[in-house]
Amino acid sequence: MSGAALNLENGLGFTLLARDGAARRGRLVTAHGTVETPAFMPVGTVATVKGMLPEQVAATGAEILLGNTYHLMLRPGAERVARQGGLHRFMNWPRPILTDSGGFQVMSLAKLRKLDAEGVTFKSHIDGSPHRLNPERAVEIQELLDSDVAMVLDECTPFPASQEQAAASMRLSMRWAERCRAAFRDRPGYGLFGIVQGGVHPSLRRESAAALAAIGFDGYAVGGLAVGEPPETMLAVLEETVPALPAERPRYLMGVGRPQDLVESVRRGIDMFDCVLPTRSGRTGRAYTGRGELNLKNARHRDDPRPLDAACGCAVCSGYGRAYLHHLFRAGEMLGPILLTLHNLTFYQVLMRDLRAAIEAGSLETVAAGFLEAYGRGDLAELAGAP
RNA sequence: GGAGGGGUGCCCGAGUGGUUAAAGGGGACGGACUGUAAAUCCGUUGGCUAUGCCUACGUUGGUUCAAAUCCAACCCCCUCCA
Repeated sequence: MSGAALNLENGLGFTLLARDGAARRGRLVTAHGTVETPAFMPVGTVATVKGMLPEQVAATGAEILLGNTYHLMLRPGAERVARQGGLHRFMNWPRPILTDSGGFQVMSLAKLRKLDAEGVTFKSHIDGSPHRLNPERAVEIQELLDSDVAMVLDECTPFPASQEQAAASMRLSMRWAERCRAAFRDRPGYGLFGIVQGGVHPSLRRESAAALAAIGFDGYAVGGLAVGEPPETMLAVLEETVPALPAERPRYLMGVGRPQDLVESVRRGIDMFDCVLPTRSGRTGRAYTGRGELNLKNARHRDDPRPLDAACGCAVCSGYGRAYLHHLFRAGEMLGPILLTLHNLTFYQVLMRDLRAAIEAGSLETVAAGFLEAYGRGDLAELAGAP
């Protein structure tokens, strides 16, 4: 699985294989393997995709996972993971891993941290102990984890934020990005991504993109979106931001999203995604299907023998009916979350596979429109339908 | 047969004169979830011709301006003693 031999240059390999409108079909080469893009990365924050064996995650088609600097720094600790041979060996996932820097926790754990120009001090959500994260330490931790794709430490700007707040926040992130780039050790198959911030303000987004491009990264992420702004706003910001990113490098939209968000963002030139939705929603009873979403906790499923999605070939859809899944959730059995997570992750990967194929075939607009139509229609009569 | 304890909304259970359509759980029903403090969190949960009225705390009757709360009788349930 060592891809280093394939990739003697420092950094990450990225090849554009096809284009369809603004959308791109690409291939990312890392020290631990290759990722076909556009790609969806399941989230494995604390060195596990909750409820899944790594083999199961791989079987869904996932080629790369996301881990988290802040969470792994607290527990079990980056040095401890390093002593175990790195995150891949530690969690038995021999394929590529991207690690978030803790920038999202700067926002999500705002009440538990203090921000200054130099870095951020977290008060552990586990035991209250203080933990310092700055650009250099964030990079060091990600290297200890042996992350294939490290992310710069940033401040995920919350929504809403005034133009002044968003500007100050973005410029702080840009200074940190420069320090991360300086601290990062170039190695074959390993790379560092910058993160564009700037809230919902196009001029700030463009300023941020230009600042990052001037520094030079292995890939460029769009952060600070899907944090509460309306979906149309997110897409509008994407349309302003993506064209400002270097075309020859991968583009990663962080934390997104729902199936329809993935389709719309691929249309606008995004190559990589991560999101907790397929796993978290799976744990809380929501299933994604080609004809919309199902809440398996709803009583309407209790006598319905049909699979979640007749068109889905996953192990869940081929062996289990909605009535049984409903029962598992009703009874609080752990198999319910496990099965729905497996289905949802499969659904996401199949969607990405279909989008990749559509780009290659030059039919993305047709495929996207068809998906969005069927998904948005929700077709509840068909989906509900207990006889 | 005797002595204690108890019967509250779908269930468990608090409440011992008024601010009680009745705490809190559970269950049920629904919702939220987008770089995971999430197998979490949030609503609703007697009826109606609804800023008010009706029905309701085992049953019936009584005391009182006012009763789930006090009194009497009765009906059930539990424990102990014969």
